[in-house]
Amino acid sequence: MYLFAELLLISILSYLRNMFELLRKNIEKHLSISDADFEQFTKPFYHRKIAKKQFLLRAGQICKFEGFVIKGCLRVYYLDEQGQERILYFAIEDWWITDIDSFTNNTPSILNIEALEDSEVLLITQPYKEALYEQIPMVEKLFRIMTQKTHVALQRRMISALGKTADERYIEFIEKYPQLEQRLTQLQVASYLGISHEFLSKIRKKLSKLR
Amino acid sequence: MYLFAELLLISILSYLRNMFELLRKNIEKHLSISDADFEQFTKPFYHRKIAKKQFLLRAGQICKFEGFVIKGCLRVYYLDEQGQERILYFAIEDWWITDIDSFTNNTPSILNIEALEDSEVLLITQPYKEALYEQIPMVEKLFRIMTQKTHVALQRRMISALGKTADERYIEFIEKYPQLEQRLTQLQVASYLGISHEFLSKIRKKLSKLR
DNA sequence: GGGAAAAGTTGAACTAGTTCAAAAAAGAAA
DNA sequence: TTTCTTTTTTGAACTAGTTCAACTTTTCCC
Repeated sequence: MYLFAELLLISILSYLRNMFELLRKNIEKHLSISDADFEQFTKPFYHRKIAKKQFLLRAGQICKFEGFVIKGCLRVYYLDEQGQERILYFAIEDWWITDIDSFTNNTPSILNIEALEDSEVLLITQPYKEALYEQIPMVEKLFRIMTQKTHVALQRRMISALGKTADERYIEFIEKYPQLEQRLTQLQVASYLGISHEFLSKIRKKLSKLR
Repeated sequence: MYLFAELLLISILSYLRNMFELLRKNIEKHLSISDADFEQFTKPFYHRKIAKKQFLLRAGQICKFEGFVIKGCLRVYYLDEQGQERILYFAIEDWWITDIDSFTNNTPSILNIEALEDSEVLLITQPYKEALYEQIPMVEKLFRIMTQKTHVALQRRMISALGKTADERYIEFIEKYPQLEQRLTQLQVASYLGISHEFLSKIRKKLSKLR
């Protein structure tokens, strides 16, 4: 009985360790962090599970968190004038997720964040993030660099949205995120590419003939 | 004769002061800065004039600078696969300009930056900017906030590029940047909106009939 | 395992936006 | 002012992508 409890405890601890290990690796892609700083950094994060089809954020709410995905897959979308769902982006393990507009300006979001699979995230709220900026100077640099990189990625996507045809965008997408495409339906991919799912189906047919 | 030299000096000084006043106001939109910090902040910036049709950056070059426009108007564009010019954005007085992708990753840029009018900019290079991060801690915060805001703006544009028709995007553009539209040709506006200039002309005709 | 719901396919008719070409208008240069 | 270049307008033919509707296939869930 003791043995059982002990094993349970060990497995919980190793689970927590892995969770934060992923976060640490993510941070160290940008710059290195000391053990002490990292421990302080993780303190204000809390863990949350979101079942498939549940929402982490709904349009109209103020986005109170910035999140790091440790398991699963989520989509960030909004409704356009005709009430159509438009997917801005997806987030899987090792990605950050938030509505930066709503989060930083404290205004109601127009975005929805929904889990496409059973997912887990580490969340931090705005006041705690502000506190981190104060406590650990390098956090300021960390988020500056991260924001810059996100911005570069979005700029690249903007370039491809402006200048490329649907076929080209689809090919680019599957080459860039092969793991992601496996986990998504064509409806979702179409909505991300900004085309109808019927047309995506026709593109896929055309491409499969070419190979 | 002395009087003349003195007047000249005064006018040069006041010119420099105004130049930096614009920069200071721009910074203080995001957070406040002490006189001492501001003086140190401005030191590494150098002033450059770019005549109309001259380039501040050409595709293939590494973007060595981050710039603040104090006069004129520039466009940032790239050539798509068909060799068509696609304008990513414009920058007028009080705007920042760089290819953040090339600048931060030290890689050749795919973008061109060209002056559409005789223009003046304040430029800072990457090593000097790095030094500023070291010397003045708040600079880190400043650029984090600025990058966040640019990112929010780009995200909004992405949403509108994905979900709106050309008419809607055009209306949005002239409502958002009425000053800017005055200074641009329809060719340039069309290239920014991602449509042909002929089609823009037809949209304008349709809209003018409605009013 | 079976039934319902959601996802994917296909074709036909349509629409938003493009391309090409030619003419008119506006700007810039000299 | 005249000339040359660039911008803008217009129409006609075209194409990329949409919408609708019917059907098939897959997934979900009880």
